[in-house]
Amino acid sequence: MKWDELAREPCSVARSLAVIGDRWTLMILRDVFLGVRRFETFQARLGISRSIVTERLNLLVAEGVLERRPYQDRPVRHEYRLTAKGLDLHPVIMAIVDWGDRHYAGASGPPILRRHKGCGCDFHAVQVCSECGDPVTARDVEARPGPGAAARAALAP
Amino acid sequence: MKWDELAREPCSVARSLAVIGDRWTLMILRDVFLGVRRFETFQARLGISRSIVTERLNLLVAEGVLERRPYQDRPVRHEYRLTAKGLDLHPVIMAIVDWGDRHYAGASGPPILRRHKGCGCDFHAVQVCSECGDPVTARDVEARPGPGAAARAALAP
DNA sequence: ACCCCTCCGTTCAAAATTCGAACTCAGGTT
DNA sequence: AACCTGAGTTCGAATTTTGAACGGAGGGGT
Repeated sequence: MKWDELAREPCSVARSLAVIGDRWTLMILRDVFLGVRRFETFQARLGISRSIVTERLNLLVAEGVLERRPYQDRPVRHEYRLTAKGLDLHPVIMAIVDWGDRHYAGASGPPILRRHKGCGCDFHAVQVCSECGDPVTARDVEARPGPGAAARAALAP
Repeated sequence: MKWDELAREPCSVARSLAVIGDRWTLMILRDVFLGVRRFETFQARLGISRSIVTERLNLLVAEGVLERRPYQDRPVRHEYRLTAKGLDLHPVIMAIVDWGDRHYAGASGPPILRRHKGCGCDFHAVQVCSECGDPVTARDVEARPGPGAAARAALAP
């Protein structure tokens, strides 16, 4: 399978990854959620080729995850901001943060603390069931084809 | 920045992505969480180069996300199963699923439904604060350097 | 014995992607 | 005039990924 065919798979993971599943795109999104908005800042923080920054930002804008808007004239400069669709990616980043904090933080603790403004506490993200509110683990979930599924061979043994 | 330098960044997102942030690794993990365990099945479902499957599975085993264990002798055959560390990635996959369901499902609905065994309902994942249990959105979070942070230049303006 | 099949890889040339560094362009500063 | 900044673009070289063939250890049928 080629990368761009992913978007046409009948699978929400595949379709999401076609947009955000790139090597550097998730790093750019990390920075966006930390408040970075400018081309130069992305490039400097990530230390990657400028052409890659250009390409990834363009894709995210084309997909409606980021919005490119001018913040000054003469000379015109643009900044990249999260759209509502982009803000919906927050749980993805937080889930990744949580896994990293749990398995790759050193003895001194996580490199970044996050405070929940609602209660004022430092927290980590917990995933719960939308219906009953109980925490969800991998063992608690049963998957089956849904209404948007195309006919497809059964899962091999 | 080169890809393998990511692992040495003082950032949980970077360190996680050094392991799972690859084009195909997350697709392999999707399949693992759906019950796929065998080399042939990964390769057939993803339709990618066998050498990539080999390399990605080896990395996931080396990182302790998957475990390679024999399931028969003569000839010896191995299967790949999630370790406890691997099971901890479930929220990451579920967060990606949720975003895809929300923004890329067609009119007919999501391609896969997931039932929570605890309450028996079809559900989607919701992220809540570990301390107060309220849902968390991007706007509710304030990040600041934590104990594991290295000295680093302040966030550019 | 002989031939074909399965599972799990390895090898290797060709194609695609990424890197690094230089270049552009529009305007601002000293 | 000379230099600086922000936001890219260009392009040859280095690295990855692909596709397709090959290998090997055993199983099954005839």
